[in-house]
Amino acid sequence: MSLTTRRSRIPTRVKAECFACQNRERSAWCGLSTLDLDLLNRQKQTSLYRAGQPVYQQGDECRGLFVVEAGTVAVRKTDSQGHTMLLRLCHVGDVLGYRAFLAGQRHATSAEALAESRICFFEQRAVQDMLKQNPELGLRFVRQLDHDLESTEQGLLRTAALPIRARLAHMLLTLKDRYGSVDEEGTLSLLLPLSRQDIASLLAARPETIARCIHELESDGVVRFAGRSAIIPDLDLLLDEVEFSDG
Amino acid sequence: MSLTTRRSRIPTRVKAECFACQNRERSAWCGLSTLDLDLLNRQKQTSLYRAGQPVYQQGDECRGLFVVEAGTVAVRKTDSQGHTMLLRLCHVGDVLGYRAFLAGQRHATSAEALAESRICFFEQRAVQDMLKQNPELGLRFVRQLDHDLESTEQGLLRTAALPIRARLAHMLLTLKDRYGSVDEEGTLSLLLPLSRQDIASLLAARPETIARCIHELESDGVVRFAGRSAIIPDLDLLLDEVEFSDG
DNA sequence: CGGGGGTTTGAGTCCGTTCAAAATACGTGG
DNA sequence: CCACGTATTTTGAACGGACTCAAACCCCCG
Repeated sequence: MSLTTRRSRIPTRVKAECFACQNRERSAWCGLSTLDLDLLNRQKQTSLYRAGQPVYQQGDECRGLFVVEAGTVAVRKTDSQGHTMLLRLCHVGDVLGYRAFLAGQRHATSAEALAESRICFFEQRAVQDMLKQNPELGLRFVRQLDHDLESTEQGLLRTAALPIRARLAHMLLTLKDRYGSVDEEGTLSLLLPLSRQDIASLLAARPETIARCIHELESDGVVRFAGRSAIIPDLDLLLDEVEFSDG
Repeated sequence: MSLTTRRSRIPTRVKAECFACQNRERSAWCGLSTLDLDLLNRQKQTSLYRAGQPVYQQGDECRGLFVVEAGTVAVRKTDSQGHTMLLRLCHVGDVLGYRAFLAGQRHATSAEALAESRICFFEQRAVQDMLKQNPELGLRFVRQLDHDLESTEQGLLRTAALPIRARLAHMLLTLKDRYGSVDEEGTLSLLLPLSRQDIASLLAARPETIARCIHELESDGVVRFAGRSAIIPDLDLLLDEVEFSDG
């Protein structure tokens, strides 16, 4: 592969207006004055990321904040021996990279677009100015930080307490709100944002084990998989998987 | 056991002066003005906790913040099915319960004194007043929050990537700074703040497995255990355990 | 049509668990 | 301070879930 690769690692810049942003209501930025929003609008950079493209890399200097405007982003962590795992997913409206920003440190994780995504970038300086004028904003970042800690702790407990099959079922349940839809017959179907490898990485398991668990769940009529889509005929069956796994 | 148990669950109140607090320098509160410190001093409550006594309980309303003045506190989490695990330890100088405080929610974990501990309590109201006058203080809480998230993420990755033996070795390494001492002959010895059960819970393993791993490490001459004390003749051997566990 | 990565399936192994019992440490009351 | 009862820790044997290694399959893309 030459230096002029066809599939570039560099996302393409696009034009976008904060005023027109659909996520304004539910994102961390909501509640900003029109003036602040204008300031934000002037210096922000919106880019299009294709599947697999990195947003930031573990160890990178933090240059500012990202907000997911469309798509899905995977947050990964690698240890000193090269083991990598998928820590969590970031969805539309989520703030990305606030950790390093708030702590004033380098990124302790990597972020990578899973599917095609549109992501806004805000310069460190601009966010700091905004924080001074808008202390509420800081509290909102803290809330996100808090939420991430809470869900990471829950993840740790799940990994310790539940077998992989139950963790897989749980993952489907957490994904159903964002990636699920109910068809005319009332059956729930998901379009997973993850490959099998990424599912394995997220659940702290091997891809082979995930394939086997998927097979088991299908045999037991709990979920029907086809590529990245999962069809759930009876939600209660899935809930039982998590509930009655052992103790 | 009657209602008037000898081993009370209620810690005993004691008198203590912030001005005389040895942790003032390194704790989150450092940098406060004498005036603020006086305010803090007037309404804070210092209590003595005996081993096993709860500081706060998962699901409790958050009434304020705790600071560990002496001793060690275990932060535990229980899931809906009753599985419990030890998430982390809090040591001298650490702030406790700031999660629920910052997020304005109920406690998502339980905290319990592991050994006899002296812990200060600060009313919600007082801390809020202090935060208003001292924005720097808030940043310090955020740093602690950030640090906790980072170490929880690392814990998750370790649990996924390393075998129990390596995790046990790693735990000893993390504990050596706070609970270790070097004798006249230069050998490092730790006095662990944890029971075997708690070690197991912290490492997401069974007590039996921990006992076996301890036996193995002793057979291989890496660590020598005696009750809660661990003697490490050669630190490099312990480091190798973490480094060369698999890939 | 021919790679090439991702996924699935199979067989065998191992690590960690479970269950049970013995040994030890510990707190408590005499 | 010792003796007792209880809880914790250790040891043993057997089981099982998840892993490893390997090959086949599939699907996407060139």
